[in-house]
Amino acid sequence: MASSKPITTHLAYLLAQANREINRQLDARFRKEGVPVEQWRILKVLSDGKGHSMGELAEAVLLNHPTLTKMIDRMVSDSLVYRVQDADDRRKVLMFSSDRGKALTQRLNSLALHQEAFIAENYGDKATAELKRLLEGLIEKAN
Amino acid sequence: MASSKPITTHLAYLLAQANREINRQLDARFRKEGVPVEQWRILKVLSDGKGHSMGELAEAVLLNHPTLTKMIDRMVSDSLVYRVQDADDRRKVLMFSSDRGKALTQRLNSLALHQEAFIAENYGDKATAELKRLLEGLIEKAN
DNA sequence: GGGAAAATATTGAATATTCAACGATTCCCA
DNA sequence: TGGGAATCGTTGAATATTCAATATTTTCCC
Repeated sequence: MASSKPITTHLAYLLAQANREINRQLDARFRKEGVPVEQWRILKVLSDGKGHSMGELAEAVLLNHPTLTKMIDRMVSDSLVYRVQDADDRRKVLMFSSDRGKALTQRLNSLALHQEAFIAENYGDKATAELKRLLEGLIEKAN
Repeated sequence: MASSKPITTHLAYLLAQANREINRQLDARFRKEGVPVEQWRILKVLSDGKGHSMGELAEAVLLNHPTLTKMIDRMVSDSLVYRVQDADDRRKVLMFSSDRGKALTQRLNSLALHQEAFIAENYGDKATAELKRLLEGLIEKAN
């Protein structure tokens, strides 16, 4: 009872470690554009041009509301996105990507795809696909 | 080129999402003890009683140095751990768990094991083991 | 239809994290 | 052996995140 299994065998730890490492590498690629990974997620979600509410966005980009609000403030300052009050439900704010935001999105997408390709190459196509499949399953069960 | 693949298909995103969810659940279990997951990791690493330097610890618990220093400050205030200057290399500080810390560690270990059991049950033993294996592989390649 | 309850986003204060710089110690090697 | 470079941990300032409270709008339902 005194000694439990090492921390490196816990799923929670392995997920944290893998996430940290992959995120760090992606961040390094984005350094050139001076954009944190979260902003890429935001831009990517907005790239359908449809207008997403803050609530939707927060959910999609894995940020809680106040954090998102403040990040969006910064992105508005940088003219990457803009707010439009929803006419149908005036509690809501719909977010859109600006032209500048869209151009940046494409550059970031390209950097992200390079990372994915790099991983697939080093780690193996098969393993990568299988890992994704298992993660999707876990996420689904966990909700 | 205009529309890239959805964000939910990126490995980096799936990892972030899974990590967030699992971590959140673990945090909920730890709520009772009022301890964040990072402190459990620290306590767990220190539970070998050997005395770990701040650098070692930071690496092991996935925190960077200044963050760890400040978290340790809090844990020292809470009498969970204590610092000892390393006699062999006086630049180093060796961290130890107090008796109070050790008792807490056991309670946290138990909560963490319950979570692991819960996951294994809901998600499947086979899938969980396979997921861990793949994550370990990814982490190894990524370093 | 009117008013309580719920949903949505933001704000401000408290807290936590990060970055860059520092002080102390040890290492290296000329 | 002396002294510059590297390592280790901490600190302070700047930045970011979170929690609780708020304002606004909509929904519900009697």
